[in-house]
Amino acid sequence: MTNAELLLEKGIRPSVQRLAVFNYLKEHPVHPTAEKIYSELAPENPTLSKTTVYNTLHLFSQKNLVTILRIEDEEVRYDGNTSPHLHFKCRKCGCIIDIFDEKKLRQLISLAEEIVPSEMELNETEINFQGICSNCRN
Amino acid sequence: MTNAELLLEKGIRPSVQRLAVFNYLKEHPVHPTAEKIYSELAPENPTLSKTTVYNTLHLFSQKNLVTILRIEDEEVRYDGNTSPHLHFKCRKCGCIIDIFDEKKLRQLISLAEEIVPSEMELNETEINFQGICSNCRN
DNA sequence: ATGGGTGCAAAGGATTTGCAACATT
DNA sequence: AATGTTGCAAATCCTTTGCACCCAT
Repeated sequence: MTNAELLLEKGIRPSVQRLAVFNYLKEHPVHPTAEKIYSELAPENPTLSKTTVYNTLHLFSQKNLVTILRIEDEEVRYDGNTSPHLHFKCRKCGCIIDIFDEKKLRQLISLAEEIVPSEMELNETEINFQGICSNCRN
Repeated sequence: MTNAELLLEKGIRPSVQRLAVFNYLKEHPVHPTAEKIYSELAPENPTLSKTTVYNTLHLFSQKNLVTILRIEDEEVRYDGNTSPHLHFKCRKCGCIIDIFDEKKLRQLISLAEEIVPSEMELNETEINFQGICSNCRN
């Protein structure tokens, strides 16, 4: 399935701008900021504005095509990978690393859910790590 | 130990303004925003500025007297309770509820630590929940 | 022609900064 | 006196808004 078809399936008209943002997110799974997405795409897409980047990211986030990451102090980041995974932020170099480990992830989430009193309705669980990445430890 | 002594112990001079902010955080464990802290304290402390509130919160956060909560989309909140606990945000009323459960929390953290590859140094694990609180479910 | 989509420029809001005055040692 | 602390006002940065134009149906 092409990206355009994917957008259509979610009820989003695949305009040039939206596709550009979507492709960028898929091809650059580094959790970019809105600013980063704009500045990278702008040269090749002179017909792109920052407003549209924001509009598009909001739209994608509503349709669960993008996850909003608030792991940073300063900036909001967008993650185009919506499969379940966790994030580790390096305090030294600032990079954000994805952690995939389905089995443990499931355990972790189910344990997390036990901790929430049953009178509450739990919809979302967010887990973030911080520390020093392997690169920076050397 | 008085709050003033507590600050001194952390190497922070307990000025009137800093004590006011610190007391407020301790007496209002509702994870207020900087704005909230300022507007609540300003009437009684005419000698308090928003700048000082920000300065103070940054200082406290450096000294681990305060935790910064980024569970909200819009605003940053400050938590004066530094004992380990989790946060649950109600999507209806917007309240943020603390969850204390030492035993499960320890399990959760140790599992979380397993999931992070050992090449990385893990310093902090942050877990946030979102859903509907018991009040709002009725 | 109509409704959604876009982009500019301006507005908004939260936080930070520069700097002079003040307090404390 | 020297250093740390404060507060005003201005600056900054990120994001949103208003509105006119454009494109696709």
